[in-house]
Amino acid sequence: MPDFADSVWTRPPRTRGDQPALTREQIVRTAIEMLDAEGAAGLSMRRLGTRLGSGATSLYWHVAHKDELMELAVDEVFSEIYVPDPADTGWRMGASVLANGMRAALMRHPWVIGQLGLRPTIGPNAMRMGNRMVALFSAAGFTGLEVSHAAAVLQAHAVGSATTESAVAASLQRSGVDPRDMARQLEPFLERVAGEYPDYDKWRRETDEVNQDPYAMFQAGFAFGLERILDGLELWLNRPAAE
Amino acid sequence: MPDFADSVWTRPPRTRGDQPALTREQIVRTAIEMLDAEGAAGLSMRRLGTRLGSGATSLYWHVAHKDELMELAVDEVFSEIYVPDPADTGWRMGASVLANGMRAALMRHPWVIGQLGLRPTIGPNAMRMGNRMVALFSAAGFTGLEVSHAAAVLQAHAVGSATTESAVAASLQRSGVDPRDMARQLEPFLERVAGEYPDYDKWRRETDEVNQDPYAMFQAGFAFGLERILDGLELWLNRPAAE
DNA sequence: CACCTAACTCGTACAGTGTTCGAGTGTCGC
DNA sequence: GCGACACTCGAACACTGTACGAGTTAGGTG
Repeated sequence: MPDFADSVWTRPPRTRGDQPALTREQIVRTAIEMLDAEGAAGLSMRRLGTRLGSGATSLYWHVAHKDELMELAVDEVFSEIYVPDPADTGWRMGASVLANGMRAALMRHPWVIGQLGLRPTIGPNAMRMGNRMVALFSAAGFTGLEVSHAAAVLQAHAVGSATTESAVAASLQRSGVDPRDMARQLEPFLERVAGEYPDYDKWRRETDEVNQDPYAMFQAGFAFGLERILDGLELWLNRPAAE
Repeated sequence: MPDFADSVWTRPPRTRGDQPALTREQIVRTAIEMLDAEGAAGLSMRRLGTRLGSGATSLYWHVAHKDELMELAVDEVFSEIYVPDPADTGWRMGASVLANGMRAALMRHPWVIGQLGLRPTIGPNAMRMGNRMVALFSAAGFTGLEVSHAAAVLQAHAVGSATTESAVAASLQRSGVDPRDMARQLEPFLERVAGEYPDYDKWRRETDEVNQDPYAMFQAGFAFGLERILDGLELWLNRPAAE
């Protein structure tokens, strides 16, 4: 029996008729709060329990394991991502809004990134998003598997970009360095190893001045890549029929 | 002091003149073997120690914490990624080889994906790769920040695609389902929720027959996206000077 | 030769983790 | 009143990363 069919999403949450003190929604909600505040390493069932004013093991009535709780939390984050209706904006604008929204959600909840590679995301909110993505890219003119390929390339851009950016963000936050000082702090290290990476060093010296705010740079890089991807998709849609 | 400057990469490995039983290289190598075989959750310092025929705490002489060991392991994987010389192949082919190689390395060592969001990868092999990427995209005609933006969009495509694919691969492996049976196993679940995701369901029925082998589908999706991205980058390089 | 110092190894211990189990409590329908 | 169900939770188990300090070796110096 594959874990697709027998997962959180099939089993209905156990609840009583009245309102019990602990609900699955409340557990997931506060878990997300803790994850946002302290990262994946900061969430333990015991700490979550005490924060909810209950014993740690009480949570296991509402959730099978911690993994399942993480799965629920990830899907909850997916509900924050808005996929425009193609009739409203046209596909290109819609895809752009989707990609930007996905990146923003991942940066608000960076712990999600580490979860994405562990299991497929087939929760209701992820499915809802998939459904709307199909509508968006079908309306754009993609057919068959190209629909999912087009959706996948945008999703990959958002996830991949957020991965790199959140790595830097986490490091900056841990070290308490002001982002605008990062380049300065990094300089001695780069200076020391410059000889071994000549092409990189040359490029670094040329772009040094404009390269000060890392977050602005990531934002610009994401936008640049997104436009190139959308250009490439558009080119494909308008390709000569001969092919 | 940011953790950029004071990290594994600055501190030289402590060794004696002769060949001690335990070396940093050996530790990292067997750690990677265990990670490949059992995933990130399967590696513990104690198990790694016994596998090396030594006490668990002996490892802490060669490595500061487990986090540092993971950092070393990730950088070791980066050494497997080949970045072509632009003089050999031209930039488009070079970029394609790079992206495919990166995806392949991540799929060989899926545990790396979960590490990428935690800290920036500034190990020697990652730096070496960055250096060669700068050379590649500079030769292509990109200038200034566009060099890193172009490199970033390809890296994001590889990382993002590998994330989705490794999620499915992990789930398949855990459940022991034959990949070619996945669609069949998933069917009842999708059938049940079909009503809630009409666009998705319609698309699924239309593409059903061709959609059998998930790995082939991911490969095709990756290749499709990569070509669109390269098209988009090429379009940008050839843009009219007016802009 | 003795002796010292540095390079390592490792057993013990501590605080914390996810999770199981079984005993408890309350509330609802009959 | 009573049985069944819906929950809560304390104790316990096996496991984790890692600090500490004592132990072992080997090389160099007197």
